[in-house]
Amino acid sequence: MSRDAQECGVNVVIGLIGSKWKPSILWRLAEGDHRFAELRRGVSGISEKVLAEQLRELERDALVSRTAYEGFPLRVDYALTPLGEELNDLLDPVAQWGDAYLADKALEAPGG
Amino acid sequence: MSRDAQECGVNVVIGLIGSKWKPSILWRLAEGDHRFAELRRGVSGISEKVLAEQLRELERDALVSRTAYEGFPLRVDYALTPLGEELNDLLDPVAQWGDAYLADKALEAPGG
DNA sequence: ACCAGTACGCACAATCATGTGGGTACTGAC
DNA sequence: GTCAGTACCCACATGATTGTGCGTACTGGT
Repeated sequence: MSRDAQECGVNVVIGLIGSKWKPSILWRLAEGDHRFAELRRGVSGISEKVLAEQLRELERDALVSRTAYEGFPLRVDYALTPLGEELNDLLDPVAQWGDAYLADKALEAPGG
Repeated sequence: MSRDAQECGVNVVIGLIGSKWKPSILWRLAEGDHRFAELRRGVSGISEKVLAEQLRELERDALVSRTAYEGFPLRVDYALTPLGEELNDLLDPVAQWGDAYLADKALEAPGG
């Protein structure tokens, strides 16, 4: 069981962010959107239910932190934790590779 | 549509390897297992159907190459393409981070 | 009172990913 | 002929992930 492929860290990271919306949410957070509604608008066609769920999972996984202000019109701030920032940082080259991969594919299959 | 979070490369990569078995298959391939049966034994409790499917998807995505030998007892070789090697390489630090993350969690929740 | 906005939750449905249990075509050992 | 092994595919079932629609508690504007 020592270092079976199943145990490789990539699986861990995929378990953390390998969902349809999490990478997007993480990027948004990194770019400055912090309120629930901002995220909702920024991310896409994500529904409130799913956004709330993903946020909660991210929180449980210590990738983002939630701060609720007792203030007036309900206000909650989400932010990347140091861990989340680390991961986001780490994923940067991966994102670039993915981008390049896509560009490469576009050349091969110019069906548009 | 320019650089929406949805378009970020991480999503591309997750689309490529964000499944239960692909990271493991990729690792196996990188470590020297190349035959179908080797992969089957090396990866885990993966079923032949799923392994064949994943391999086919990996092939379609140009991450692995398939070579069938007309020879005797059916023989097929799978190998990482340069693209696949690149990705594998790129994922190495991610795997390390995932590993560290896991270790960290183990400290926080010593429930075993 | 009524409309709008914020940050969610809950029930239910559809979709996608995986798993199970078969089967195929071929060859070698016994 | 029968068992074993290689490299798969197919039909079906389950389970996890996502989506849809509706509801809540609270406040501001008119």
